[in-house]
Amino acid sequence: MDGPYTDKRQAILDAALDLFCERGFHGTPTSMISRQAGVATGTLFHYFRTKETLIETLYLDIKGELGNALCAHAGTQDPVREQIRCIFAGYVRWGEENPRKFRFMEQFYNAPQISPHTHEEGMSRFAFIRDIVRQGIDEGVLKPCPPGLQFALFGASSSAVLRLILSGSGGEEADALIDQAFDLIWDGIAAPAAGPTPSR
Amino acid sequence: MDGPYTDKRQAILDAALDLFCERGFHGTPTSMISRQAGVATGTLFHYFRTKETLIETLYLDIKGELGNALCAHAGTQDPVREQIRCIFAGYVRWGEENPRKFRFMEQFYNAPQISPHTHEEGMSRFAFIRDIVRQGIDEGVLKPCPPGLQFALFGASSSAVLRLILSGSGGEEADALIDQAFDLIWDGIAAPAAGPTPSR
DNA sequence: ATGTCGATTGACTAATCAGTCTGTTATGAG
DNA sequence: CTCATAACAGACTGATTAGTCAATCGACAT
Repeated sequence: MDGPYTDKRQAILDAALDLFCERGFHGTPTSMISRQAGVATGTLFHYFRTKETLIETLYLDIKGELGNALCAHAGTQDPVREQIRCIFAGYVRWGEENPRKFRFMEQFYNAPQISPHTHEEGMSRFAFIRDIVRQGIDEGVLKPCPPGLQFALFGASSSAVLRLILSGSGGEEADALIDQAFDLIWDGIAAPAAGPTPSR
Repeated sequence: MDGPYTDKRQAILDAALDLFCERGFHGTPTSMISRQAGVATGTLFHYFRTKETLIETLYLDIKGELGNALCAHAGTQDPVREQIRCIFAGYVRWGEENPRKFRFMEQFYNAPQISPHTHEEGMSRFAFIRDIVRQGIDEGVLKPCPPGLQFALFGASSSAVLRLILSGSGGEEADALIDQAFDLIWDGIAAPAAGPTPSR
């Protein structure tokens, strides 16, 4: 009974994700999306009132999925360092498994097609990270800086590492890179005062 | 003899920068660009063979301008820490003075409209930063990690701070934030083992 | 059978856009 | 002044696009 897709709505979202990544929002006609999804033009507009609604839905879906993935891994009772490490590793792993979704997010993070309201709603899925940062500051394991600053730096650094892994070295060295990167994020790029690290 | 613009080419680039920031590449018709620039459609295509040429030129112009601004401030004989601090501060200052150019760069950094070749050419303006990182690793003041990783984290963190400053607090606290942020980038987000930093 | 109602279709349209074309003006050399 | 060349203008066009709409399908109830 099941065709390749019971759910045409999902087929449309999948096709849109692919095409938006490769061609951008305005570079992808709705006709192309519906053709790749294997449905008629009308069906697309049956599920999404406008093209903008489609992109907005896709954006929030993906942010939500990522938010859930990160939430799941952050054990609430672990020490802060371990929680943050889990979130970082979870983010990188999610990106490796969903490179298209990551590229979509990167591409539309700063795009004018995403309204500020949608943007804010997408960001709310990561509010729990801010709480962990706050907790870390209270406990004295994180520097007493504005949590927004720590959050922004942590997020940007994580994305940068993921971008690096996805673009470049596709080998087993990725795991080593993740460890190195987390140490950089956690300890900072300055070597310990004792001189060049003798470890390893 | 001089009109408001002796150079219509520059007027077109300025208008395109404005409009692309607010509406995106495909959301901005060439007719709109030429109208805002105060020239005719034909004039736009006289200076830029295609719309893509226009955006590519704009992208490389801006990256070049930023590259020069950063190069100028990095005294070649200062210690590495001071050089990196200058580059960071210079980047933030440039972004505060050219918010539209910064938003344009952010928006098109991950856009499929920028060909990989153009992207690479734009990035070449920042190769000198990689060299400084390498020097720092050799001297033992930076952790012995792949320079590409350090460079990526430094760049992403700097952009994140700039984004934070441009979006939010528009007061005098920006200077304090820059200092805090540089310490975070340099030292890392972990507090020193001796407990919460007592400095300041 | 009959009726209902959402899902689905794809031809169609009004609007828009990148780029062209033809001509006009400005500049400047000889 | 004359001629050549480049800058500039803006109406025009062929192609494309978002979104519509009237018709059909299929499942399920009465």
